[in-house]
Amino acid sequence: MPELPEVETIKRGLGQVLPGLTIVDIEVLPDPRFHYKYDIADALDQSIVSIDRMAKVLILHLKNDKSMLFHLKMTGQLIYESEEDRYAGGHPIPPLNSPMPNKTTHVIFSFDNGAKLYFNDLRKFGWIKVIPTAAIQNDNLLKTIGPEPLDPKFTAKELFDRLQRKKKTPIKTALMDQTVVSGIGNIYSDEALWLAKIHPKRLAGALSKKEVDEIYKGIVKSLQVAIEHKGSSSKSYVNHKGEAGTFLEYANAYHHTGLPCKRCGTPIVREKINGRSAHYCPKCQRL
DNA sequence: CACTTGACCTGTCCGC
DNA sequence: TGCGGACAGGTCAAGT
Repeated sequence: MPELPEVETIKRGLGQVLPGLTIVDIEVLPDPRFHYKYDIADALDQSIVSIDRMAKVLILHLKNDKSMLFHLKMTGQLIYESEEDRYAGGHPIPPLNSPMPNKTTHVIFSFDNGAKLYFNDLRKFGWIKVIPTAAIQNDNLLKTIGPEPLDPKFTAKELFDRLQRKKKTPIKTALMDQTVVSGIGNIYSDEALWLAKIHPKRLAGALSKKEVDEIYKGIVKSLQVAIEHKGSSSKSYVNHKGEAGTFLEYANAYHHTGLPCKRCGTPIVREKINGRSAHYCPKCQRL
């Protein structure tokens, strides 16, 4: 599910409510086949110090110098419900439109203020784990990630240099490669390339500095606008209150198959590239 | 080594 | 209305 803007939206939302709370109960709902994905007993009785995000991973720093890492993959949700909300019956959460807990709920955290945090995941690709905070940089995914695209220190030149080693990879695939730059997935790679007027199949290592400069600007712009609109809700993504994000109303390419390009009117096409759907304008984004 | 493909899951949607 | 197939925000291991 979520890419950088969606995880960032959840991080900001939970940052308003979780720090200072103590986890007084952790309930892992029975699903023996996937129980191993939730190695989280060390979080019990711990208070939450602060919240971070690295790439698409959400991180809760705990009082005991450990951290709880969440990866939501395609359909993960993290929903905070105050005691009052629960007393009022909770709010229906897509995709099942039923209150928490529902059949996609795998873990329920209870806090000392009576609130609960539900981890839902329809497709069960997501994971949660508690590891020493000092070991975060050894995590298999996080140890290899590229720079944060919205970090002021990240530049078009660095993106160009990093793309040079991707000689035979389509630029769309390279942008989604977390070791090149972190946090970009299928939606925002399409959006960035539409803004940059670059065909998704152009080879990453063969792009000019000028073209990469446009892609850099497209990445920053699309991610910033997406965060302003609280992310993209295609199917199951919701924020920590169970609310959808509205960025897709402002998208130019993703999920726009057959609709006129907002620049030239040519219908947007969809094409599989390395197993993922790419959406682009065949006229503005020439091969 | 660089690169691509399928696997992991469940639900929804579309065409016949 | 039912049925089969394609498709869905992401990583991984295994293959070429």
